[in-house]
Amino acid sequence: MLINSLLGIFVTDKKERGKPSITLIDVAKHAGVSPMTVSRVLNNLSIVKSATKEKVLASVAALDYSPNQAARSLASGGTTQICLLYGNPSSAYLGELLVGALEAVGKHGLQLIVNRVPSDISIEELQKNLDSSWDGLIIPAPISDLEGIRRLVEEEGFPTVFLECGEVSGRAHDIGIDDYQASKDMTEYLISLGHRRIAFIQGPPNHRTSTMRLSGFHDGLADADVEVDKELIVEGAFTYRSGMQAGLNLLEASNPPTAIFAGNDDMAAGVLAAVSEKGLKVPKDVSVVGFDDSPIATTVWPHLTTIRQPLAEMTEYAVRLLSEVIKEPGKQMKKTHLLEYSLQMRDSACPPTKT
Amino acid sequence: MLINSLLGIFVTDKKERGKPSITLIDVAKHAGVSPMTVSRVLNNLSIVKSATKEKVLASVAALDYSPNQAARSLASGGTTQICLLYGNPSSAYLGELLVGALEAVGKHGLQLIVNRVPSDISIEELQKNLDSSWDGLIIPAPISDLEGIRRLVEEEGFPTVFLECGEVSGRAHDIGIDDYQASKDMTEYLISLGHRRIAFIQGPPNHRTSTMRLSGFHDGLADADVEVDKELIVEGAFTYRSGMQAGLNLLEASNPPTAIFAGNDDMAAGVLAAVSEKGLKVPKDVSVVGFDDSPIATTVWPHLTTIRQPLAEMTEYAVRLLSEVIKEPGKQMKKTHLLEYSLQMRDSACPPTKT
DNA sequence: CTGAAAGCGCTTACAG
DNA sequence: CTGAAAGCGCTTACAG
Repeated sequence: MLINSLLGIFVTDKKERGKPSITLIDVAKHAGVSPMTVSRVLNNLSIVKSATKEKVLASVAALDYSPNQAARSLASGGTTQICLLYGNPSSAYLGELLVGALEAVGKHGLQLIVNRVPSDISIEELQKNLDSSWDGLIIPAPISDLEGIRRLVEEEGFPTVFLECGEVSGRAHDIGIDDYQASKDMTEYLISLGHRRIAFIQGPPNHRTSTMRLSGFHDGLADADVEVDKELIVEGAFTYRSGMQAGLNLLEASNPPTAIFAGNDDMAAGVLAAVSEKGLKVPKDVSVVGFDDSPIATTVWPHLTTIRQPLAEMTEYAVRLLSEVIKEPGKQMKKTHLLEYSLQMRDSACPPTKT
Repeated sequence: MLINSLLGIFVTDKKERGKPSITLIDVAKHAGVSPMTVSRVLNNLSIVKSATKEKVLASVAALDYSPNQAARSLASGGTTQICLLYGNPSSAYLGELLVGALEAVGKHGLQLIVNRVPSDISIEELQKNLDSSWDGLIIPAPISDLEGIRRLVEEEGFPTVFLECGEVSGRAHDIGIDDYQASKDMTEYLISLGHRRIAFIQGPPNHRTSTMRLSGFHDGLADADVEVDKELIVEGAFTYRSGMQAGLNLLEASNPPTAIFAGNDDMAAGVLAAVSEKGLKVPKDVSVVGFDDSPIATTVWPHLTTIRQPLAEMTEYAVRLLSEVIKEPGKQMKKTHLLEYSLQMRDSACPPTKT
């Protein structure tokens, strides 16, 4: 099943509703140039002499001008469309992803199409759903982890931004956080709390984020000279249920961990359930931390200590990038873009009580 | 803290990208009238003779014409703005709410502003945040339950649609589902499974949905001649933690229930935690059902049997309604609009095993 | 590198 | 009830 929605966007500054808003012509007069020149500056066409450009930019700032997207789109005879290919069945992220994308899409006068596909869609199936009228693609995890997806967009020739997957390829861009470092930070945090027996629940190994997070955990331990016990590294599926099962196994071990680091929040929430099933308390008996800061992190009790990713910023950035790439296909740009994450300390982790 | 984002929208049919798209003028020619007349028909101005109107509509259909929103907005000198006042800190709904609103807003050539406010904001504070340039308001729960909110929008003169609160007032509209009937359906479902000792965890009594759902539960029991045990009706706060606490209390009673109906999914998820803490299993030892079909319902294990609300449809409907009200302020319209809900049967409920 | 002209597809305001 | 004219604020394509 395929859910498709076409979301078009444009934003006009309505602060001065009623009052005649300032136009490109006003700016041109103010700067002493023709409207055409202003237009060129605004569209970043590099042919403008830099002195002229500065003059125009100054006038834009002085008059607090913002272009009318409706006029822009009318005149240019169409709008560029960007498709967000979304496929995570636990649709917790969608809201944040959308907010960022919409904001940017509005600012740049583009249209956004939101296309939901099954997370396990085949490449052939996906290919059928690609519309040649799209001017760009934004592909978040887990679709971005699909085998062959990179080749597909490359072959079809779509300017593309992948989200959260940290791998550069072809002409596509990647935006994400440093999963490795974030995971390492979390591990160091747990160690700083006094934990030494720390378990890690990995996500599916075919997800880049999974393996990055595991490496970060591993190196965080190693760097602090804490022994890496292979028994304490188990595999989950990024789902609540798999986290619960993994937590149960971990807790039943002869020498259970004092802290459990789950590769995502859904699994961490599952671990919470496992802990309580064992008649134990979080964080008193065992600390539990996650990754993502998804809505579930602040729904469950206790609230999860986790890593927050700036999802809205990512899509916002993705749209901006795409907009530039579409305008000037030849332009040289950075391929990988790392955004800042943050460690959210909440109530699911504390120093170990039993030694 | 206030998060404000301006989302503007417009949609153009891009199927025929490249090919010159059909315009209002094409339609006018086809129908043998002036462009102006077509414009009037499209904008539903009632002054057009109905014979002419039909002719035009036929041409619109024949040519598969859809108006260019950019041109429309340019010509009319602005766009009407609708603000979605969102305040639920457990922002699980936002995604779905947005999708519906955006789709409709695009179709009607409006702008959407998404404004997040604290759920416990005071009316004075809220009033400060109302922008007179907005042409309409959409207010979902829990903001719609705020004391005095109805009076405020009435005084300020905003065309307003309230979501999920089932109360008609002033000139505002209400869109929602029949919480009472849905809750009654769920209760009857539990009874049909064989349950007789059914507990209910109510939400905060100042929320209309809370009390409606409680009434539905009550009457569902009464209609089936099942005794209503007051001990089994407890109050929660619509949060996971309150559901967990209520579940614990219920389970520790001398004569515990065989099924627990929580007033929303967050609380139902909390009950799941309580059940496992008691060393019991869902649904074998006790059935647990929720309400809302929020993302958490299909995250936790077992997945929750719950009531699904068509959130996207609600906002879509709300935008359509607002658009009409704004265009023709005097128009008579239904005040309350009930949409269809559905009972999602999943894995958290089954017939009782112990008698 | 910069500008003057024409036009994007609609709606407003004014006539009839 | 219907139409002819002008214009919304930009950009395209063509000159210089």
